[in-house]
Amino acid sequence: MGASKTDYFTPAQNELAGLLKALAHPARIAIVEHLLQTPGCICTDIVRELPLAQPTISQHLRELKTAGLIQGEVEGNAICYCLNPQTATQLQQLLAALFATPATPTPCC
Amino acid sequence: MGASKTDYFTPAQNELAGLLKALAHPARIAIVEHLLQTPGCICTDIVRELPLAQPTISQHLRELKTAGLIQGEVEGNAICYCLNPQTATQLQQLLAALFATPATPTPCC
DNA sequence: AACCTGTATCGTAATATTGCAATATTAAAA
DNA sequence: TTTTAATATTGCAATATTACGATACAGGTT
Repeated sequence: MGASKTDYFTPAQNELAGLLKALAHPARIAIVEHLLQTPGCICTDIVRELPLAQPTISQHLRELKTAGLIQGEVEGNAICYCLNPQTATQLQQLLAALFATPATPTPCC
Repeated sequence: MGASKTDYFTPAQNELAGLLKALAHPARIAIVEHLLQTPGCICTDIVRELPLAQPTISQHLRELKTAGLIQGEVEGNAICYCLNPQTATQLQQLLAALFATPATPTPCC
């Protein structure tokens, strides 16, 4: 196969997995870093910074956008992308909740 | 292609991406949840709980183990898997550091 | 209008992931 | 020692991801 059986899991599990997957690529992490470090966060900047072709970066930006991690505003003929802090916070909270599950009464290791 | 160009990114970016990827699947999230909720955390339990075949779960367990998110101890002829809290904490810290990048002087959106 | 610049989309090749049946391995139990 | 239970490995099919060239599109500029 290759298709994950999303039907078999809870919406919460799929939601967290989706957010994690959206960031689970070094290029997308680099993009988010660049977005946060740069005042005017425009795609061409990133194309110059990263060793990837423009279509590839556009594709990564779309994945981040689809996941809700970033948002873009049209600014002339360029586009201003920025982090969506709400989604970033939500990801951190979901992850914290996952790991914060009550400690096992009889821990084995 | 299909191979991410890991050489082009920093070790820190690749490390975070690797940890995120290890968790970026609903089955692996479900496994971690089950591991934390169950005192005696053994693979067969998980095979019974999840709608996936045993080899598939074994494979997911290996990915989590390779990423350092879980660790396994042989317990008779069964294996006791548990979360590695250090790696879990590290993941949360790396993610917090990513999003905590100094706010842009001139935020655009 | 014609042109340039920035970005998105399409098509496609290379590679990775997911899932499972079959089989191997390991260790306890009978 | 044969059997049984638990886990791992192998091999393979289906699907997804990553990357990029070519191309389209949108908004300024001349």
